[in-house]
Amino acid sequence: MDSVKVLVVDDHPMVLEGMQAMLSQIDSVWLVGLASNAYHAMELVKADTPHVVITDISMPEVSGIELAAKIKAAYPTIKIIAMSTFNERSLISQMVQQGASGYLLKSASQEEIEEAILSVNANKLYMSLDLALNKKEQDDMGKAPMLTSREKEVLTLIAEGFTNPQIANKLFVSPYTVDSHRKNLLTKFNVNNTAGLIKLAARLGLV
Amino acid sequence: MDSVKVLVVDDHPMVLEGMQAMLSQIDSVWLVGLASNAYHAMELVKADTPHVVITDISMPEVSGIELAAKIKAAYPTIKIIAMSTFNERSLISQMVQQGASGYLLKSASQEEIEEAILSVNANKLYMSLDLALNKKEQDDMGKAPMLTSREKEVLTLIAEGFTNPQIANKLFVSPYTVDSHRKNLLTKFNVNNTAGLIKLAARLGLV
DNA sequence: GGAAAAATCCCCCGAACAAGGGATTGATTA
DNA sequence: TAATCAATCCCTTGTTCGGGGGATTTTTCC
Repeated sequence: MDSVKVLVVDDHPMVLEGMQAMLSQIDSVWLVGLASNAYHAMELVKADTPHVVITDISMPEVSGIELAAKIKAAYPTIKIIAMSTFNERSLISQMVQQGASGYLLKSASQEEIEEAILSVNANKLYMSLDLALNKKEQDDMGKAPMLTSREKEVLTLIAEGFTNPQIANKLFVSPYTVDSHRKNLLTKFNVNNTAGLIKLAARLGLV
Repeated sequence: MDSVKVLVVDDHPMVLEGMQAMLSQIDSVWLVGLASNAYHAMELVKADTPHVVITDISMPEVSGIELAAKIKAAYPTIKIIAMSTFNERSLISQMVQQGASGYLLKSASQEEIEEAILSVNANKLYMSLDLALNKKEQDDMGKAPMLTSREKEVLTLIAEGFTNPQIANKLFVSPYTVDSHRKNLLTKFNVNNTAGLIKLAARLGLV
């Protein structure tokens, strides 16, 4: 069987280096590229047509979740493995929703990584163990809505403690606009005031 | 000048591989060992007498903080660099207290890592940049205001998304009372609305 | 080019909040 | 015992927020 073409996406240089070192020791894997952000990743996907993309979930600007959605939309056959550290498990279900076939902890051993790659390439799901626990986090899952970039912007400013008029000033838009975004955020998070909004956003690592 | 003998401790194989790959590209650094836990680290410290130990802060069983204390107790001349991901900065001051001379984010580039190693080896302190900038967060730390039990109670209810009247109902007190507590919370946290309040509380782990 | 999504802007209304000022009671403790 | 602090309650004023309608214009993507 041919080797599996793999692309790795992570904003931490150390993780990229580590993955490179580990993947180079696996015969059945052919590392075709490393990307430090989603934009670069999309370019490499186009250029290298990998079979499997391993991507960090939380990255600045464009998250792994959004990246997964984009890749799946353009290349449905590419398999995606989400990677994250411990405390971000709440985002997994979203990744799965966006078409991810696997989930890896960054603490994974070489063997686990290999197994994950081969599994998803064979159209199977692969999920890191140690996921069973932590009920509260499980509950949060699926609750993380897809936010537009403007909504994220507004959300972080709200979290900073700015009022609608202040935010409007900063963004050079009408207070009405900010209010619209704010209302959309409340709707998307299914909460009915700022407190609930910020608490959920904080727990999901968005602020 | 002789090369600096470095030992790296981290429970994530990926990080160890990454550090190995990155350090091997730095001439002035001689990587004498990799340890995946504190016990193994102590053995290697004894065997290899490194000049600098780079250790993850959060590890199972024995944390980097405890490891730093042990190393400093037995070998006071060894320099220690703490390493962590973003959201664990609250632990830095503890590391420094235990004798750490440097702090690195896991997102550090090869250049930053090199600078950190050479700095601490020259008896200087090295702190990752993103930290200096983000002085605001530093301030947050350790300065979690003292809340009374009633205030904590009110705070969690606010975070749940309840309004003052609703909270008053739950606690069988007047809405005026709840409002007083709320105002005291705003004052103590030095913020001027609910959003800022919840964000800080969340960051401090209070909600 | 055309559909869909995102971003923008507008209005009304009532409820909730923020900021300022107070006052009283009871428990702790110096 | 005097002082302090926590917890309670009260009032006013102005601003902001939340919920409910809309509408228009850019982007984005097929």
